[in-house]
Amino acid sequence: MPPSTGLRARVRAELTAEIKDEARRQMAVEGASGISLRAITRALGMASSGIYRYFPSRDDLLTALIVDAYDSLGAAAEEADAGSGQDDFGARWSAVGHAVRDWARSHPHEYALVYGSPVPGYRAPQDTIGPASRVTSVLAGIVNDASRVGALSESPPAPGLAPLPVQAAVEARRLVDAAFPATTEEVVLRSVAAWTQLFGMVSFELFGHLEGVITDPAPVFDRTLLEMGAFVGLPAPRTLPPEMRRDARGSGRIGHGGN
Amino acid sequence: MPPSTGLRARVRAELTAEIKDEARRQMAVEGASGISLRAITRALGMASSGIYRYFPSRDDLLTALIVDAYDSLGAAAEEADAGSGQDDFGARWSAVGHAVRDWARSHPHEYALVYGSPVPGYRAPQDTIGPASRVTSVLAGIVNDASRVGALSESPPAPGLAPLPVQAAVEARRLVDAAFPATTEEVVLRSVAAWTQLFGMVSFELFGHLEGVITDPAPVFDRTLLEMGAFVGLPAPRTLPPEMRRDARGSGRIGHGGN
DNA sequence: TCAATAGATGAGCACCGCTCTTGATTTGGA
DNA sequence: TCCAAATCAAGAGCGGTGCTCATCTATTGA
Repeated sequence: MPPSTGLRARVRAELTAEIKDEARRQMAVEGASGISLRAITRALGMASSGIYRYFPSRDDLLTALIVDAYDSLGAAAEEADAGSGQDDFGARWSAVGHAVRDWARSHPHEYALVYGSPVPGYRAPQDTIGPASRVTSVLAGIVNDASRVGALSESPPAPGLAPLPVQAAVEARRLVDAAFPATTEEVVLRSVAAWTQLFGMVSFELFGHLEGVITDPAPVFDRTLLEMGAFVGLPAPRTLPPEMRRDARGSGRIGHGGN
Repeated sequence: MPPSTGLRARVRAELTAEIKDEARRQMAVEGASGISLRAITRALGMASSGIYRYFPSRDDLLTALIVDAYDSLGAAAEEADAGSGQDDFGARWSAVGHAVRDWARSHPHEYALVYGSPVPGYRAPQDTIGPASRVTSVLAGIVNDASRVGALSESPPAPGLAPLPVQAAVEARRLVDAAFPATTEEVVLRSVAAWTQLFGMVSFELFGHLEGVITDPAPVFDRTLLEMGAFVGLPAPRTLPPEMRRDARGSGRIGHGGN
């Protein structure tokens, strides 16, 4: 006497997982557009029509993969954040930024699935917005925590810029209320800038737009993370990441380096 | 006696253009993945196999559309830049940024085709790198021009950050030599940050990642453009754009605005 | 004028997502 | 324990796709 939905439900969950795994395997080979339901059923030794009992359409499969990808990235970000000193806000920012980039580089097609162009006609089902917000929440949490304990350098007013115009202030206010209760409108707008910068740079790297522009994105990414953290008002990490520390004194400086 | 390649070449060029136009029409309806070679031939009243005499494969058609899109965006950026006061560098930066966003919003699928995930298996043919660099060159030109005439505020060293580590300096040096002869490594790295921020924010807006976060992206985008311009060291535009000017005195300020 | 070339055509191949019907299996309540 | 209801597997089939190929026609340039 198995539980109300017993053996059958379990094998169903297993097959569902196997289908997604096989889909991910295909995606790793030739991208999301290369996922073929028939090929999946072939690989799993089932009839081609059988898969529709688990995913009503190709788009539903993709949506499931998107949710999983968001969750995977969100988990990576949360882990990186938790692995840094709770009150070393610069380190937390850098760690999460690197976690995003690392995850993207090790799951390029899943990153593209989520942060690339919306694949089929249009996709943004309700199921995706929850998991999608995990990374964002981590990032926002860092800034908000820093602000709460007064570690956020009161953002130097942008030189020569007028105070916030109304519309921008309204938007910023909404965000302050929603996720940054301890901060100001100016800070929240800069956080949005840093957020979009982070993903913009990762996307450019993965999608090939840095080709011919930046040969080795790693050090540039690292430095930019720190600069954007400072831009938001976060303190520099207490112990700078290895690359920044070891070479800071310039033992191996090249060419007309430092002017 | 038509020129060595006469009438035949002309009608060929016309048909090629018609094919691309029809493809763009289909793309406008349901995205790049909705482009069907057979549907194109149907719309043009030709045999389905005929199209392969003009584009050897679907990917080649897409590549042609990518090149056109890059050119279209590049032209828009150049025009916006030329339409601003040659020596009002803040205004030029803002104008080009807005041109990029406006172009993206009025050509969403073409933007996705170019800045979204590489569509088929992988794409980055040689033909695309030339046109792709037009926007980038415009942006780089503004910063470099400003620096050349001394209008670039010597970038305040990021608070608490060590000097540039070697690897980053090497990358930056390459860029200085290639496109920013009048600037420093620090400036060039910040320019890369601003560049990726610009496209990151546009992509987030178009791809739906601002949904539920920012209701009206326009004022946020506008403000962020100015802040990122300042981040690079560009002066504020001499005459701020209308939204920033009219409300600058805060007649309609909301909530506990200005900390 | 005429061979070479380029273009247009339609049949056909292998694949796709998806639907429907049919038959077997499992389930949970009477 | 039995049995109706629900679930699942399987196969045939529909209309669509990108692409190839042999065939025929029109244009080209010497």
